[in-house]
Amino acid sequence: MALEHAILVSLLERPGSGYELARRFDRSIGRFWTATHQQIYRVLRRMEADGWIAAEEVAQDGRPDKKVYSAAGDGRAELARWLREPVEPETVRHELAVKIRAAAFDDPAALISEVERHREGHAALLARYLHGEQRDFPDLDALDARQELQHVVLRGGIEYERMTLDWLDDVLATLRRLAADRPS
Amino acid sequence: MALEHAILVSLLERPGSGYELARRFDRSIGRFWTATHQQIYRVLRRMEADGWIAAEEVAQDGRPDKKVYSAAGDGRAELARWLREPVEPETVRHELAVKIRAAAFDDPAALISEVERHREGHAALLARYLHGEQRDFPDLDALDARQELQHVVLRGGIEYERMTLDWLDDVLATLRRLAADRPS
DNA sequence: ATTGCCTATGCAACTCGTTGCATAGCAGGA
DNA sequence: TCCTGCTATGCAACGAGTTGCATAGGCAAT
Repeated sequence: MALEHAILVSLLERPGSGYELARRFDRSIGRFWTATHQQIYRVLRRMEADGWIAAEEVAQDGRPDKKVYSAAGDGRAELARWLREPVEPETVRHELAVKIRAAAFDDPAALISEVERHREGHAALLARYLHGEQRDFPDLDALDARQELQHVVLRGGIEYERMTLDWLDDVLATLRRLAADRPS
Repeated sequence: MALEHAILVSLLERPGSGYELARRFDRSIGRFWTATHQQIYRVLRRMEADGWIAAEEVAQDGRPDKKVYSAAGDGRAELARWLREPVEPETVRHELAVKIRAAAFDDPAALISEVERHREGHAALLARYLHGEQRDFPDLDALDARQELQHVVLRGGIEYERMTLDWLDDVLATLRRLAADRPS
């Protein structure tokens, strides 16, 4: 389980409340780890009880109080321990691949518009990555260690999206060819 | 939830028992959908109760009886309905990416050997894909619709592994550079 | 005025998914 | 002979993850 560790990394990069974390998981961190606010609040309470993180109540005017968490010594130690554990292979859940094979038992043409929509989502994500790269890493020759590591992860995301777009074009060409060969 | 649908596709491609399905999920289907035998047995019972699949008891000598399942009419109808639903964006759980960002708060060099091991796993998987492609699709100009669709999914797997290998080389180069810059 | 959205946290109930264990006969190697 | 491993299914318990709802004040637009 790495949700704890993803939260630890995020809090080390910058302390924040559960709500703020949930938004980070919707945005940047969500690229490689997803979580809902429910999961995050539950795990934060457990981590605080275990002494991995420390909480500070912060009053705000015009909005509810919030609890700002930051990583504690035990959290850092746990992160170092976890880093040295074997890396689990990625768990894959690729719904579209299942649907493509399912299309053999139905009408392949029925998938085309959904694949097109899916492709648009990936194209938009790639554009966001490239824009974020320009904004957050304007000078690639002057990065500190933390930025270097953030950037190599971002490069992975960019290459993943490029590969996916190429593959989706391949999928669309295949579906269109099959739809032309034997029209329903 | 697509486990039901992944099972339906697999049973349409070829009927089989729960045990056989579990092995398929360890091998080919596991490329884009994972499941343990426990999940599979539970879902099979539910699907049979819902009339999506039909079971036939088969006695075997020298080994326990098995229940061979095959997709029923309701299952086919459900699959067609599901095919027309919107495709969910892939859920990403990329532990290695979390660890790479975590390395900024510990020793980047500590990750190198694990990334190397991870890279070997991906290289082996790519080799298996390429070998399977040779075996199952010897003549790429003579594929029927089902094989065309299976092959386009396999092409996606191959491209994913190639991209991942390139990225892991990039990660290793970055980690080694950081380790050389500030030795622990 | 009312509607809807944002910040901020949380409970309750549920489904999904994993882990450990059990059964039970057969095959193959040390 | 004992140990390991394969086929084949399943129970029980737990942890992970989702969904729906609740609270509660403030802000902005209609």
